[in-house]
Amino acid sequence: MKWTDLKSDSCPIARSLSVVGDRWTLLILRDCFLGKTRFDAFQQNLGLTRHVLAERLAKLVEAGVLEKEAYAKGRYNYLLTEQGKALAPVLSSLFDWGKTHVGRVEIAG
Amino acid sequence: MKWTDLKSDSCPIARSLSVVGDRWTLLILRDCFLGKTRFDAFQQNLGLTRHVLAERLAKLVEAGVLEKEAYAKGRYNYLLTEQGKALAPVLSSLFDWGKTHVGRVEIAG
DNA sequence: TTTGTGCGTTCTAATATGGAACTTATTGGC
DNA sequence: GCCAATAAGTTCCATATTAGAACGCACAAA
Repeated sequence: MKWTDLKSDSCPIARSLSVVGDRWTLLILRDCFLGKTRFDAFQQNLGLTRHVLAERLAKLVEAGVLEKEAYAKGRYNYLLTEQGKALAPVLSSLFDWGKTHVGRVEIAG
Repeated sequence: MKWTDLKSDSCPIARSLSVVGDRWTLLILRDCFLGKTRFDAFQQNLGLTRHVLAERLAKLVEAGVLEKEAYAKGRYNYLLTEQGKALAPVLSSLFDWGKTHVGRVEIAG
């Protein structure tokens, strides 16, 4: 099976991951829950490449998790839809697990 | 920021994703919760490549999410540790979201 | 001795990501 | 109007990750 075939899987977990299981996607959504809405805000906060960010945002909009709202010509706020807000328990449980079970590894320096 | 630097991030969500945020990892863990324990069982059920499966299992064992139990020489059961079992709410919330919000896309044929 | 199972490793080709520069349009100062 | 800064991408190339298939080794049964 290819990763891209997950969206047709009978398991709801697999289908969820076909939407939010790519690298960076859940961290972008975390930032959305924290109130960030703009392309450059995501890019500066996460440090992922603009190329990947643009691709992820487009995919999330297409999936109905985020919506684009133009605040000026060619400038947008990315906002959580109801479907996006429903992901709160996923991020919450990841937060709890990380806090309890994954210690912070310091980088040398 | 690189993806591999997430493990040193101050955010628990980022640290969780440094362990379970790679492609296939959460699906392997789903299979663990469903009672699968062997290399070939994961490989046949998920259809990911053996190369990637071996790498993911090793990483999960190193992170303390799974443990290897030899049932014969060179043959192992991969079992959830307490830390691994604590991921149940993550999979549960992904299940709920997928069931409610992500319809199954049929592949042509 | 041959066949089959379990658990990987190795190889090559296709995809995805990292890093940086470039594009287009808007905004603000002078 | 002119110049610099900001916002939201796009494009290009080097590196890293995945997909697909074959190969290897140990053991067990026939």
